[in-house]
Amino acid sequence: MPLFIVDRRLIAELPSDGTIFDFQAACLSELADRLAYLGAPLCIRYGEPTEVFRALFNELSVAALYYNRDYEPYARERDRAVEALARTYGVTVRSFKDHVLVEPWEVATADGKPFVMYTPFFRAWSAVPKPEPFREPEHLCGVPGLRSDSIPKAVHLGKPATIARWAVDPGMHAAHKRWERFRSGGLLQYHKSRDFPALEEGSSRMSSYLRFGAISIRRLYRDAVAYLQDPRLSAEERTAIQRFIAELAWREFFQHVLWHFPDTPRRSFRPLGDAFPWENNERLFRAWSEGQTGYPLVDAAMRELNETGYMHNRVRMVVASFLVKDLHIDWRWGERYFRSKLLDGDLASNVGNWQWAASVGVDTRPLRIFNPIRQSRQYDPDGTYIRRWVPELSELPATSIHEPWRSGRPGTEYPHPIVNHAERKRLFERIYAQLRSRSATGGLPPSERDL
DNA sequence: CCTGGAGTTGTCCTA
DNA sequence: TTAGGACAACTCCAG
Repeated sequence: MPLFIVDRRLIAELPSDGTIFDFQAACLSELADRLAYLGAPLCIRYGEPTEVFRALFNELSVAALYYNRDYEPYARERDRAVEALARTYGVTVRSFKDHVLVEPWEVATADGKPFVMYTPFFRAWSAVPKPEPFREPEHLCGVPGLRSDSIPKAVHLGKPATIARWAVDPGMHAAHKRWERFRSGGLLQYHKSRDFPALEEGSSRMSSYLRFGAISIRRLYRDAVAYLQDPRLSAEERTAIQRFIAELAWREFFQHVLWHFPDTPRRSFRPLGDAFPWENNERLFRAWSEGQTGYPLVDAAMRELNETGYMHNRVRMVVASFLVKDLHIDWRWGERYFRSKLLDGDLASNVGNWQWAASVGVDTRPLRIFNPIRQSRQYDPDGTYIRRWVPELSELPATSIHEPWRSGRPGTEYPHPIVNHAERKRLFERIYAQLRSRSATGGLPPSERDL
């Protein structure tokens, strides 16, 4: 009996509009059709998970409960509670690896500690044997006549549906179709094209499907590795595929970090990060979230997010750096906003990448501050991406679209830059340097430390 | 325990 | 315009 629980606590926790829920509902609807066809109709129940299970254990004669492991803090607590309840009913519980290729406890440093650097993690991860994809079962024996609630669309959950188009079509069929197109196309140029947000086939766009389980990580990994064996590939094409696999490993790395450091959604991995005097200016935050900062690449990216539930990886880094290092707003504000909008808003990847962008996470390189104009020239040289999402600037030539205020002829509706990048960068560096010298003396200035 | 090589994604200046 | 080098600068982690 396949069961989907609509967990009201999870829904309440995410300050999201209806976009994510309607995307999920569309995926569920396809899954329900498929399961019904195979002989085991999907059962949907609304409620608190342990209460739903208590009702089912009372209602049915349950022998065993099977589920796939989830590494997020809330999920771990929830699943432990459900397992405990199952035991009191004498129900056998079996859990499985599904969300990742390598689980957080399958790799460790020589000292048995969790990795907090990507490259050593990647070396260890690469050496672990990976599971193969499963085939769809030919037939299932379901439970007849079971009551099921309706598929949770946004309107049923009291969430307004918003955007007109999703960045990708929902469901398993669409996922596999898109994957097949990427695998036989863009994958071989991935290392070169992945950084250009204007290219829709430059990256796989599998992230939303992975998040909702519409395609498995085993499938992506197996197909990529199998392709690597093809003797006709050039050295460059092999590099492209290896780069793609390395990105799958990044996803697993952040699952690893979240599992070992479950506090990171709330607290910076480096204590320095939580000592920074964030300005948290609500007006600036609103300008950022609405794509009205006056920096064309930042605004194009935020509007892509707001209108499609997706944002290209390169510009995620640009807007994150801008929020933290130009606007001096706490990375958690940005993390939460992203998760409320992104169809692929996986907690582990989102928190991991936001902490990286804010220089408070597991990457120990020196402070990096992205220059939004330089990034714009480099990764959207002809302005295609900007014109697609910022129609006010669509008439500007490539020479002036990256800095419209300098041409003296910005779009009539387009705002002037809300902050001066050079100034804000200098200020951020100064505060950061002060914090560092203070933490080197034990968190207090010398005179107070002596007390 | 100590040592030393190394670390996703940059920026800015100069030639 | 572009390539190269200086600067960033602290912790991780394998040997």
